[in-house]
Amino acid sequence: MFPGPATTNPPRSPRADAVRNHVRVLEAGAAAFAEYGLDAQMDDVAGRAGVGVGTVYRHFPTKEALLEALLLDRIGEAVAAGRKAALIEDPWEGFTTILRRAAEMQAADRGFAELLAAGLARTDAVQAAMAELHETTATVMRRAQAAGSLRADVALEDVPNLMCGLSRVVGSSDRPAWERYLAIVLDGLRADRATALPPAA
Amino acid sequence: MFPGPATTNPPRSPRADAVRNHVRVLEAGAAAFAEYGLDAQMDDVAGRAGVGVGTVYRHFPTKEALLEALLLDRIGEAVAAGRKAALIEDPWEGFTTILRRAAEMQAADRGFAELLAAGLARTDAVQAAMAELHETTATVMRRAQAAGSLRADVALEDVPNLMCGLSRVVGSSDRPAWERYLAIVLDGLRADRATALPPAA
DNA sequence: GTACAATAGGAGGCTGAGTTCCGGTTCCAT
DNA sequence: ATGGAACCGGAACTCAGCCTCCTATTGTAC
Repeated sequence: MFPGPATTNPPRSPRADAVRNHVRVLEAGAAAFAEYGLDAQMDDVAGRAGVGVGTVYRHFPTKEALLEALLLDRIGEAVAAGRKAALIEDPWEGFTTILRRAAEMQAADRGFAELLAAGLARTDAVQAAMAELHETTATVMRRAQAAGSLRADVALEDVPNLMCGLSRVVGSSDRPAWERYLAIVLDGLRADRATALPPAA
Repeated sequence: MFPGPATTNPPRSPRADAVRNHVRVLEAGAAAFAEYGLDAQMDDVAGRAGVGVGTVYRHFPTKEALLEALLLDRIGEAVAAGRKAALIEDPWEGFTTILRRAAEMQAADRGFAELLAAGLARTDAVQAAMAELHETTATVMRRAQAAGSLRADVALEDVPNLMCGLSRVVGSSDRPAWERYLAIVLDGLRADRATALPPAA
């Protein structure tokens, strides 16, 4: 994302303070958006970074651009977590691990939760990242369904949506609370004793 | 809320056009907030009512006041629905009816869903109304738990929260979608075959 | 029919948040 | 050490949305 020293072609490598500030802005943005959600203010980001607003805007031309950079980061984390969960032997446990991890991430980052809930994947880059995330989730789901532990009548796109809904609660409550909600939903998702669902959309 | 003709004391009854516009503003507000959520604009409300902004502000001194009036209405509806559900013979069916109705209301009114999700009961009046709603819900829940159909380890406050989470999905998707989510959650709430929940907060 | 007071309407003020701009400063190449 | 390009900072600008104010209008009592 930021060319290191001795990189390509004509432009020389960026100055040391620029690199330092880029990182600081990124960190400050993460903190601000995690705390206040999408309503976090650019002035606040600048303040946390110990930098003027002008500097923030030099590194990210727009609030949305900063948001995108942070979001891509988070989605990457989620994909990594998903891949790791796919390696867990027990299919059901792999599946629940993904859900729990997703809930944790949303609980820890209000901005992330709001972005997922709003379903706004404006940029192509975000859209691509989200597609990858869905792919990963789908793999784990199919495995759990094949093993007979996840009910077969849940559609692939149901789970991300369900998680998204949960995130609301997750954001506004303490951890023990959403642990319970997650448990309820998981019980609803188990294959045994499930009642018939209405047909997929 | 609006004194009819021949009401109390010194002030004479309001003019006919004032009454007419009051209703129009209320209806326009309901429509606007239902469509755009809390971000609906006062100018839009005025436009829909076929009235100037000034008129809107004469009837409701503030955006929040208009919101409150509408919200109280909706909560009243919800309470009525809850009382009706309490009369259904089968306890479990009564419980599911409440949840379904709540989901329907939120799907139909984005502003209502956002208010519930945000959990902002700023005014005393709203707070009181919400308390009444919770009371009603609690009654139906206790009955379903006593009958052994609703799992006993769900706390009273869990259900409103869970609904709130669902509403997110409800708003952004079509009806068949959230019907399925609701079914999943309900399966998770059934007493039979439930796994142990973490302790209440 | 007339007077009066309440009501309607919408241009403009006010505020807050995102963004721009430019003088001063700092780092890097020579 | 020094020239100059890149970078920094934050005051000022822009724009959108809530709200106010003042004039014209309209309903109601006598």
